[in-house]
Amino acid sequence: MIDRTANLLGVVGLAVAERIAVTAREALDHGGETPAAVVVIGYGLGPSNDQLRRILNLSHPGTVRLIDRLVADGLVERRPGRDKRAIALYLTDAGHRLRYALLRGRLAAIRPYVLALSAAEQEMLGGLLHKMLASLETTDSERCTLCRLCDDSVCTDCPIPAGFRGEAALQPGV
Amino acid sequence: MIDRTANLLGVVGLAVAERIAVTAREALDHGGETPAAVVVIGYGLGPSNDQLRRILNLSHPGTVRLIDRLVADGLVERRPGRDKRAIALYLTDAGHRLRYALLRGRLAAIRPYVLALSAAEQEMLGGLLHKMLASLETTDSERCTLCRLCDDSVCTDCPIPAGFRGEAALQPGV
DNA sequence: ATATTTATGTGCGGTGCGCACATATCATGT
DNA sequence: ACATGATATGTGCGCACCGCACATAAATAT
Repeated sequence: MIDRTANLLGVVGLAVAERIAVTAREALDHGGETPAAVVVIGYGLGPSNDQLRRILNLSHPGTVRLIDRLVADGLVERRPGRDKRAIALYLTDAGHRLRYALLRGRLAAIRPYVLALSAAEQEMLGGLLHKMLASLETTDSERCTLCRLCDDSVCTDCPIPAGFRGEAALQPGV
Repeated sequence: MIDRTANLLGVVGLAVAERIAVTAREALDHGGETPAAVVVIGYGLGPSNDQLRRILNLSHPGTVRLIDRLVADGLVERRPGRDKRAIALYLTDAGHRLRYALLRGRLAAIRPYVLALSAAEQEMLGGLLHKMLASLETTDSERCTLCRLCDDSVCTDCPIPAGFRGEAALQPGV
């Protein structure tokens, strides 16, 4: 019986993840972890290549090339970091607009599943999802990775607070 | 409030899909739709390249190369199909063993999330997932795609019966 | 001052996939 | 029967995303 539920969760998980990826492709002509990079950089804290690498769970050369793509598209800027060796990544204005579209598209992709339920059922589902996430033993690094596509403007009472988004992320505009 | 729940569903969906993919990699040294191909072919109905292509949602050359990989690994056999132009795909014994490992690994990857809930909550979650899947307007083809990694030995009362284990899905023109 | 660690960037290759094209077979209309 | 189009598989080619090994620069420790 547990496995019947697990199987259903696998189907929904696969469906949701695919819809998110497909929707992201419509706004940004890159796949893989590229959309997640836009979301994470968009918090405005100027992450370094290495910090971004850990959140996206990529190799560091992979992250360098990913940033190259975003810079070539005029979405991201490499600025001097706190060290002379480190860089600090920031979105351009176009990057911020794209990030907005990505987050909106993601929610729009998921929303139909939630809307299949009544208001009371939605409440139940939210509670169950919250409990599942909160119950998992995760490091802070793993939480950052899980939340790398989250829309923090709708994430109240986050079950897995990761702390990779500071107060600066809450400020509108650039 | 809806979007808070949608956001949480996005996190869990991403996490589940990633865990499934990672676990599949441990059993089969190929990614993408390759594990799904093993599961689908393993139903033993001898799907053609084209039928498999529709279920996996790939281009047909992509499917040809995918099958090439599986044949090279000794997991799949190309046998003559009902036409002289069509082929029929079957798992070898090694393929069936691998398929079993894939399905077991998938459930093991998802189970921790379900086990975070009490028995009553698990029941509720199963009901909600069932309703979400059943409420979606999907074509039979889309159902086949959604269920391409399912373990049908634990899937009772399937919310999106696709019939791709039977002859229905193998009819052309679906 | 030298060695080690940290951080970024490059050369190179591999995997998974799609597009355009080629080939073989079946189905159909005249 | 025969030309035409549809169906089904396979090939040549290239691209996107990524990892490994290596190179370089800067901060830190000994």
